[in-house]
Amino acid sequence: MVLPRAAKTQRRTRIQEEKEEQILEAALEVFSSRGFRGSTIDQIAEVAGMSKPNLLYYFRTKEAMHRALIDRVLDTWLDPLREFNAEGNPVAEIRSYIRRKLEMARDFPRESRLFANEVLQGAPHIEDELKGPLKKLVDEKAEVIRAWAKAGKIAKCDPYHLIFAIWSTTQHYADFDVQVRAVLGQENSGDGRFEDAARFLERLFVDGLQVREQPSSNYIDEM
Amino acid sequence: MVLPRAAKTQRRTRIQEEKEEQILEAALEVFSSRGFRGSTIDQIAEVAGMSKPNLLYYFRTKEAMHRALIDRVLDTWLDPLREFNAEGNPVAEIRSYIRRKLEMARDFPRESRLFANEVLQGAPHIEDELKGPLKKLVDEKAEVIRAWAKAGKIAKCDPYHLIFAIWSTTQHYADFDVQVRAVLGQENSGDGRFEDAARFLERLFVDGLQVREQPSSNYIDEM
DNA sequence: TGTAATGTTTACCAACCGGTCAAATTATCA
DNA sequence: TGATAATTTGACCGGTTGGTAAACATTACA
Repeated sequence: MVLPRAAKTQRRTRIQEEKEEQILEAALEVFSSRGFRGSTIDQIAEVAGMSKPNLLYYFRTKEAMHRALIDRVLDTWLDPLREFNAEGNPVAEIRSYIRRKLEMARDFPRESRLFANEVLQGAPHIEDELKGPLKKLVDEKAEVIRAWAKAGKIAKCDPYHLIFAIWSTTQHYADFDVQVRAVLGQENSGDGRFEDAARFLERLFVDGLQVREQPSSNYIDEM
Repeated sequence: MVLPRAAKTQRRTRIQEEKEEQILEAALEVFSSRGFRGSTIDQIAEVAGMSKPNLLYYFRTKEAMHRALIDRVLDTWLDPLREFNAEGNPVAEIRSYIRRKLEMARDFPRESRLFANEVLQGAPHIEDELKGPLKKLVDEKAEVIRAWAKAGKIAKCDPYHLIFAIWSTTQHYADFDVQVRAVLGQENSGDGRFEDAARFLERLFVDGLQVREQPSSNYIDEM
């Protein structure tokens, strides 16, 4: 029998499980740091510690590897947003969303960079996911935020751009890590930078979304 | 004579000027959308409308092209931050910095993506620029912001993370354009999104940096 | 105008890339 | 144990890649 996966035998072997895991781990390492086009199967094979044909025994093409990786990672990547709870206290919800996103940037920077690479290059492989599941989830949560604003629990603001702002500020610490470290200098590049970032961002968003009795500046915006 | 540039004749020809311009424009197009490793000289040659060896007549290697491009673009890219004026009104300065950065994201998205691609992949070609000129400039401006905070003109906050937040939120609209469009849907993907973003971000940062007589929430932070 | 310098292209090369093949090795289980 | 299926690898293939060589074309300028 030469068919690799899901052929005659529907069950997956223990070896299959382990090797596919190993390969996807290596693929994450390589794809996240070089992008799809910039990565080679040989590189992934080397990181995974096996030969190229062996990789291709488990995933028939480079694209298949990439797709499996995206599918596996996308779900967990969206978890923080899913936890966003309409019933909770708005300010507390936003604050803990920021914290969760920042923790993901700290603990799973490769996953963040994987998507960043992909989106940056025009999202050729994940367009459907963006326009489908992602948009749907964001639409839902945006509606929650809009309701909070309408009820006067937070300032009136465009919920989509609020979400974008939280995404960008938090993921920045994963995606632009090299730059952040370079600017902060060696002495401030320890793990403490995530604590500093959390403090700053929570403060920024909480105060920035405070309800104002009257516009705090000469700049007025209403939805 | 076979030497392309800066050899015997110190002056640059008119043709050299034009062709190098043409090539760098094409290189920007290609590098910004596929990253360094993912781009090929042939692609750049095609966009530039000339043959591959002709490109290599003006830039001896792919790396040389990339370097010339980076050098050319980096300066203008940092202009908005340079304009940041210590003498001006703090809130107005921050607001207009946001606006300038957002205008750059709108008008020069390829430049933004060029750097994003580079930094995302570990900044293998611009590490020196990050640790040198960039860090120096940011250190300067951070000092200005710190002085403003000390004088009570804006809220006390970590100036570095403030700058990171402004960078990330504004550049997001260039770097993650595909995602932004996908989430906003076709109807909201017109140029109006930059106006919406500007309104949201100015509001967020201005209110978020307002001086508080007393902490507006149960969360306290002092530098 | 003539000629030397500059600019352009065709043909090519070695290294690399994604992927195949067949043979060899290892695991499974009756 | 032995036979069958699953796994692994070295050798290889056609296409692409960064880059070169040399001939050809064009420009600048005395």
